[in-house]
Amino acid sequence: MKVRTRIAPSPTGDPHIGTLYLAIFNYALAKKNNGQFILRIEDTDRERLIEGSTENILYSLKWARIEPDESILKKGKFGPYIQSERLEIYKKYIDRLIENKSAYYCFCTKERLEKLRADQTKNKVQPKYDKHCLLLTDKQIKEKLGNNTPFVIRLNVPQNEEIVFNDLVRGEIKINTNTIDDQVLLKSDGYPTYHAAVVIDDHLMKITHVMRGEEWISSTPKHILIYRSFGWDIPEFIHLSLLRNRDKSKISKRYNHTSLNWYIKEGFLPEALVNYLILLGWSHPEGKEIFNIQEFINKFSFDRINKGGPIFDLEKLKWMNGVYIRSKSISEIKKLSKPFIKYKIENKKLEEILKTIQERLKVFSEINDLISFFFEEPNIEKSILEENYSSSEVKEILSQSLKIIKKNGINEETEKLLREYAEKNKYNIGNFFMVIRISITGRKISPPLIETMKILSESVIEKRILNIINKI
RNA sequence: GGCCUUGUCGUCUAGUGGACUAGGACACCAGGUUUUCAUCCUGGUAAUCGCGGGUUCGAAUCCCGCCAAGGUCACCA
Repeated sequence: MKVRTRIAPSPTGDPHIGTLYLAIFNYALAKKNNGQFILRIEDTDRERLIEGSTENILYSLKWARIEPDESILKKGKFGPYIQSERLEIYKKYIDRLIENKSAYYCFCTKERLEKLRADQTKNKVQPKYDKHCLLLTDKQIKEKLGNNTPFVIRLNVPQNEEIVFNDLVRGEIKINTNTIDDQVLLKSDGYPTYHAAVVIDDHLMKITHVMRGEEWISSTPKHILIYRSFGWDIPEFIHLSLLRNRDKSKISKRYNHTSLNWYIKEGFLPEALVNYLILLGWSHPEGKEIFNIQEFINKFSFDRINKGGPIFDLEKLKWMNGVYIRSKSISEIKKLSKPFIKYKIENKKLEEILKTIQERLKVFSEINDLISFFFEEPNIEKSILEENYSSSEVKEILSQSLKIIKKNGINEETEKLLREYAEKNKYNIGNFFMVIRISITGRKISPPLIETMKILSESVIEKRILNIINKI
């Protein structure tokens, strides 16, 4: 049997980092087995729907190069790939459940349900539907249906039965049906709930491995019950641990950037984000940390999936992004950085500049800050210029240096001459060059001086140095 | 609270009964290279393996109990 996996995100907002995390693992499992990875949009919650989020999900998966084999864009044999277009299908199948008595109509009002819940909570018993409508006769049901009384359809969960399933990473999990509510399968608006839709779709789309977040463990028995009621084969289940905030709660906006848009805008490389996410959920058999998706696919196995919920560490991601940036060629860096650079720069010069900052760059959004002094006159604080020398000394250093530069141009020989001048006059080398650095770049931290000066050109340097001399 | 899952340095983890005085990575600290920063190299701090029992000649690894954290208990997914 061909392995088929899927992710099933809801279009309820920005594309979520957890969606990518799950996508990567599902993708790898499918690819490992020459199977297919499917993207299904679960838009059955009409109230939380947010316009444009489906497109966003599609885009961010494309950005990350985790592309589905079947989706609303790339139609396969098992469409439609969006649940709102499958309503007829759900209705047909849920009716079957009514026929074989695995499910039943429920006409209870919101008020009754609320009261029931309140009483149960007060008596410290688990809030659960009391199967009130299960007692309705066929005649009563027909009558209410005829009156257009709003209804839902509920799963008739058997009492006191152990549901056992084997999670491929966690092993055997056993849950008693007494802890499970008679789940609504079809809502009064005619849309199925997640629980009904997921089972019907996964079956119809021939999903063999359901790999999803840990939060679904406790509802897995419901799903198994539904599979059973239909007489369908039950897929394999794998529950991945949830990404966490630093307080160990489920990852959220409060502590972390959860929107993939942010990572894209911030200038993270998709391969770095993907690599990092893999590392949070899995460990490489040889202990490697830097590797690509293909290597993950090759080495993937369930027994190396981590069971604990990892805290998302932006610092380590940034480090990893830096590693990836450093590993790229200048022409790649040029292509990648262009969308982030606000200055207009000719190609050749851009390459020169990038060479000086590549190993200093962690995320592309920092790039303007790193290169601004190449294009803008630096604003110089007199105090940092005079940290080690008096203004007359600074003046002397600058005018002498300018002389040397003008006489020799900017090259390695000039560097040697400047150094010799400093030594002769008993200046500390570091402090001496710092005066020049600040005058030219406006900051104490910069790329190597001579490289920087070469790019800036002699005339600009002269102008900046003279400016300082006249100012102090 | 019930049920379920998980529990090794601050963080991510390796570890599947003896090679563990517990290894690696990020972060942090120190030193080296360097005119600054960064990179790179070397070294260091940091986990009595959640706690308590047991099994065993021997346990991070097996068993039992406890504790803690997280998830879940919707006409949300």
